[in-house]
Amino acid sequence: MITDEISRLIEEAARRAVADGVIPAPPRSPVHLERPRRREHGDLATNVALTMAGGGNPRAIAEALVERLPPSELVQSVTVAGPGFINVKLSPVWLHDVVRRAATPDAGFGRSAAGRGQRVNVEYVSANPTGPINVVSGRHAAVGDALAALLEATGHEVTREFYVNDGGRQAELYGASVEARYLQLHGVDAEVPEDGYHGDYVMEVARWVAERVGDRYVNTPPQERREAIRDLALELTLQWMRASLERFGTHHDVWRSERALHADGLVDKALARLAEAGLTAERDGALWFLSSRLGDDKDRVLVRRDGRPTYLASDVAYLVDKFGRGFDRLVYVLGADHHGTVPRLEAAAAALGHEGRLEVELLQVVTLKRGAETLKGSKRAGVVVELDDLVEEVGADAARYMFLTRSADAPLEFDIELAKEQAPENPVYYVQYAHARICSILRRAADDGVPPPRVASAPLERLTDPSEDALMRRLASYEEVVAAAARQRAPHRLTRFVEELAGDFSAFYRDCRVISEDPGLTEARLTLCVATRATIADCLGLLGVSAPERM
RNA sequence: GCGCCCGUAGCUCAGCUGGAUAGAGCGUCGGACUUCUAAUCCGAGGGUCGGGGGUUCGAGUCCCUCCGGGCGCGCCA
Repeated sequence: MITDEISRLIEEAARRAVADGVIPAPPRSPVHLERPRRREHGDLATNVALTMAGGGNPRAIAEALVERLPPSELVQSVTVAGPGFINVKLSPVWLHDVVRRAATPDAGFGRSAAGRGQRVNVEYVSANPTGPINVVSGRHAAVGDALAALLEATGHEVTREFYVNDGGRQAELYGASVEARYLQLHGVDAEVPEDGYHGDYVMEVARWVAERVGDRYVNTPPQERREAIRDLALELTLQWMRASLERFGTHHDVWRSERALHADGLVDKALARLAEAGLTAERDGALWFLSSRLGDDKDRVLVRRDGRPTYLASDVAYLVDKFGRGFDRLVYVLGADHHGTVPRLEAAAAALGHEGRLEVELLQVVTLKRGAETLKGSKRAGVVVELDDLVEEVGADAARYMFLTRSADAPLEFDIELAKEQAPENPVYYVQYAHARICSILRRAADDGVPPPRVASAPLERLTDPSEDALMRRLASYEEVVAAAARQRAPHRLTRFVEELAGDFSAFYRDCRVISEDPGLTEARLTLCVATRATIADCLGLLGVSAPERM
């Protein structure tokens, strides 16, 4: 990446300056570069001289560095500005090379190797299998997919994982709720538990169960009936969830069941590992995890007084499972309402000898607006907006894109009515339109018998219009944007980038006619079109949004 | 009460380890279709970055404090 190369040049200059006794010590490596807001400040700028100044004169240091900068064909000019910024203007040769790479399929444009050799598990959605996937999970799916894609784009080997909470109290309550509806269907007086599931879909599940098993369980012992119906209910619900996620474009590689963790003996193994580490204690008849010794604010129960393990016990077992599968890093995408559980998860990872290898990305709530009405997704309350409904109303592309426009820290306000109208305020259409428009130009060129551009040799030096320059420079920033978005776990950077790219393309389209009587200029502009199309498509691909060729 | 997150244009939000004159979209107002897609484009207006103090050559960004909002603080998940 260009920033890395310029950093190295400046570091070399600093080494020389140290050798010459001009500065006492080199700056922190790598030297940080940023893209100045203002065009006249060059392509890249660094404030190293200011950070190194101490009591000294930052401008003098900057000048000393610039004087010692090794020559490079990437750099056109370097200046010292303001209080001591070093501004770098990159050479056209470099810029044209970027455009050619962007226009070349399989050139790896936008890919980097920061994560090479790293195996990462990204767990996301992991909604309780007690009802249809709702809109909140939709945000998790969109963000999880994008994070996974970003990690892959930066060289990580990624496994996408879904944790099925089929072993806890909620699964039991759900089973009991379906059981009650099942009995009602057969004329038996039964009631859905007060704290059970009251949504209409529960009856639908019960009907499906009844179709499968008839009245076989009406007169069986309650224990047997409940377990059988619970298992069937979970089976159908998981099918629904899987189907909804697939429709949304989300595919998990691994669906791991909580009950399977127990069955595989991993819970016992986890408890043993914690005990070996001297981090468990019996107190009041329960078994505790002494997590407060590892940064949690209090200890936590692992096994209740009645002998049933807690949810945390499963969580620890799952950590044993995941680390046992060889992951270097575990990423959890969780709702912000789970932030209280983060310290205990981190404590558990540390207790298992994997301190610092677990990372939690917290997503703030989704607030749904349907017209004037504001509602929140809650499965238990029965007021739910299902992901399927949203996808049907606004489309998977628009829904995904909306979910990815905000940082994780920001609550997301999703106005269904507005999105449903497919009004132009939805930026996904803007971006997709730019892509379709480029495709249209390329089709037109082919129809007119214009030869396809020879990307490697097209005379890009002919691209001198300011909007051509701006578009090329935007393309050139893509690799840094992807790397930064991955590093910061911030997919919303991609939506911002691609909107800006689409905007730059529109300006180019406005100012420059692509297909003209000038074969060289036409070839250069077609190359720029190809590069832009490929980059929009690649970026949308990372976001899980389609790039249509016609609209 | 304690902990985490948030407070930036009328609205929804960006602002990368502190950098140079705080941005985008929408909305509002005014313009542009004999031209490769007008699902578009151009222009205008709009801000004490919640308040106050501090650190720094430099603060929307870091620290303290106050105000306002969200979430969490179970042998629930």
